[in-house]
Amino acid sequence: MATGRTHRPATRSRGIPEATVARLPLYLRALTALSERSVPTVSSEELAAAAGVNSAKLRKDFSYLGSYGTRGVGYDVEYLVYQISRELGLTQDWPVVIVGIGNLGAALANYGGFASRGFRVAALIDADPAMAGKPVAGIAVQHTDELEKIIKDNGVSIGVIATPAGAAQQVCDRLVAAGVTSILNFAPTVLTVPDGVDVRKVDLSIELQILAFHEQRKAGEDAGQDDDESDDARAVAAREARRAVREVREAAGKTGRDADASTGASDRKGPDGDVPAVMPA
Amino acid sequence: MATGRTHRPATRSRGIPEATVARLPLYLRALTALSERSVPTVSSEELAAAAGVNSAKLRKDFSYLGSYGTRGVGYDVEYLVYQISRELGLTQDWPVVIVGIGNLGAALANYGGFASRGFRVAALIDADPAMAGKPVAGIAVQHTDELEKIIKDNGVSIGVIATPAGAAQQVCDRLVAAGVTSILNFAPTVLTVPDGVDVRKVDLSIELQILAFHEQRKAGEDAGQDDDESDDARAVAAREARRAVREVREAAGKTGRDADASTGASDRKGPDGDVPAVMPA
DNA sequence: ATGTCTTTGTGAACGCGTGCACAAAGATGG
DNA sequence: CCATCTTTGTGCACGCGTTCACAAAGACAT
Ligand SMILES: NC(=O)c1ccc[n+]([C@@H]2O[C@H](COP(=O)([O-])OP(=O)(O)OC[C@H]3O[C@@H](n4cnc5c(N)ncnc54)[C@H](O)[C@@H]3O)[C@@H](O)[C@H]2O)c1
Ligand SMILES: NC(=O)c1ccc[n+]([C@@H]2O[C@H](COP(=O)([O-])OP(=O)(O)OC[C@H]3O[C@@H](n4cnc5c(N)ncnc54)[C@H](O)[C@@H]3O)[C@@H](O)[C@H]2O)c1
Repeated sequence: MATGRTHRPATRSRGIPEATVARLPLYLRALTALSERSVPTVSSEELAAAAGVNSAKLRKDFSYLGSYGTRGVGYDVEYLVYQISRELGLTQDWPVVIVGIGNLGAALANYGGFASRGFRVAALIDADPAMAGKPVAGIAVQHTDELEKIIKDNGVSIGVIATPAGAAQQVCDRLVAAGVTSILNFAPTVLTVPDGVDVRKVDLSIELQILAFHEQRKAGEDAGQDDDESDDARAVAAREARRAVREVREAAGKTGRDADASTGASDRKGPDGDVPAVMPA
Repeated sequence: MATGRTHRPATRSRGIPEATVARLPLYLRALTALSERSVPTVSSEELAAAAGVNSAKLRKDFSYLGSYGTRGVGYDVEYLVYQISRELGLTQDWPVVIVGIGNLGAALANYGGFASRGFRVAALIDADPAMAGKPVAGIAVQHTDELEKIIKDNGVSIGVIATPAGAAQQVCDRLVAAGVTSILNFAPTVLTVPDGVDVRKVDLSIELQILAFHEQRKAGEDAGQDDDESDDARAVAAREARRAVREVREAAGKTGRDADASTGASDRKGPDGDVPAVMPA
């Protein structure tokens, strides 16, 4: 559907930039806290501080929603809470299914932050027959066989995938085929979906690796790097090493490339997509 | 420390753009899968497809690391795995502590994806005395009192926060004071940290809200919006409504603003930072 | 009513990230 | 040794996002 040319324009919704949309929940959270304290109005400066962003950015973000502030005073907290909720679609209830009720899936099911924002856990689904019927967070787990029926009966449009990586694409395909158009993926795999379906991923492992990168950088600055050769010579040495590797391989008989590697995120099963990082001499 | 002027320049590491760093783990995952299948080389096109990115982007990303490819052939898988691992700092072991062993914390502790990438769970920490000593994922939970000692004894520089939102800032402060310089935060709060400390957050609720926004937009396109006034008139009506709200408040006696709202992410406790979205008529 | 003071809303400049398109590098075959 | 063909590495242009800075809006006091 849709004539989507490139990968996805994504941003051209109806004015509101994607970056702004991503911050609205942040503002909403801060505003909700103020609302609880019965604070009637906030300035962009105060709210920006509470949300951890720049005040000019916040004002510009709000300007996309309309003119909801009063110069010299600030923003009306209650009213802004309503407007943002409305813009995000939180004034309606979103039934959500969680697929894969293991460690993570169970934790998600037990998470209170779901319901409090207009998201309702409509069903918990798992492939393990032993899980079927078992209550998790007060809801009986249902078997994968019923996935399509559950989606349709409840009008579910948002699905959460918490299965092992090997099953994720397959689960995703079924969810989409059954009518789900938004997916939150916790499995460490790239999901392929048709146009019109949104996927967001949460990958703990990636976050940690990014932290590790910066951590290493910090450590490397304090002490001079005690690692390898220095900056520029490294590339040269690297190229040399690479050539050596190839020569060894050729000598071993494997001429040229062979395997095709297709496009695949692959459908190998295995427990997870995870393997220790290999490091040749 | 450091003369950090503005909030955080963040990006100016040593050439490698932040956006590239964020993708390296993605490439690494795809490469690891290829490595398992003993695929010797990949073209940028193939690898990009597997990682779900544009091939030009991938090539540019790799160009920041040096010239590791061979024209006409592609990239040596094993060698690239090593180089990326090295750049990300995964060739060394990173001891990690998880603070807050509840639903989520326990799931994280049980997650295999940690160890497989050079991250080692050094300790599990919880404030609940009843948890102390209990084994989770084969590791005995330790009490918060020992936090500082644990950090120092194990040389921990990365901490994961999975406590309720109300405790997060406090836990964060203790971690930082004890020497932690990278934090992965799962609690729905904005953490304030001194310069030189990196914070990354994972917020499930925010992800869902972003999905809901797009979901609503999709629904709104199919059917003409059956919601309120149309696009431009809305801002006007909004302003009107806002004024009405203020007049009511004034009539009620609360002249002008009162509460200060400080800068605070607040230190109220409460079970979570979560509250149902309020919506005035 | 008028002036002052606060705070919004936004024009404009800038920097980062993305993707196109192509020249150069190098492998492969004759 | 030369020609051809594949694929990298990157210059360049463009668009998005961020931030500054300020005029206008409006509250509040007198
Ligand atoms: N546990 C974590 O903290 C964590 C963190 C980040 C990412 N992840 C990822 O989340 C996913 C789940 O992690 P986990 O620790 O809960 O694993 P788990 O093994 O505890 O749970 C997986 C569950 O999925 C079910 N399942 C398997 N195939 C299925 C299918 N085709 N359809 C429906 N259900 C199926 C299994 O029966 C099991 O109950 C994994 O991909 C993991 O890499 C987990
Ligand atoms: N469960 C989820 O799927 C999920 C998803 C997204 C975000 N979160 C967030 O993650 C956090 C944890 O969620 P949860 O469901 O595991 O909650 P939980 O209540 O099950 O667990 C919280 C744990 O933290 C411990 N704790 C409380 N104060 C502490 C302190 N000062 N020091 C150390 N430990 C302390 C408690 O004893 C408890 O064991 C919350 O902030 C929640 O909003 C959870």
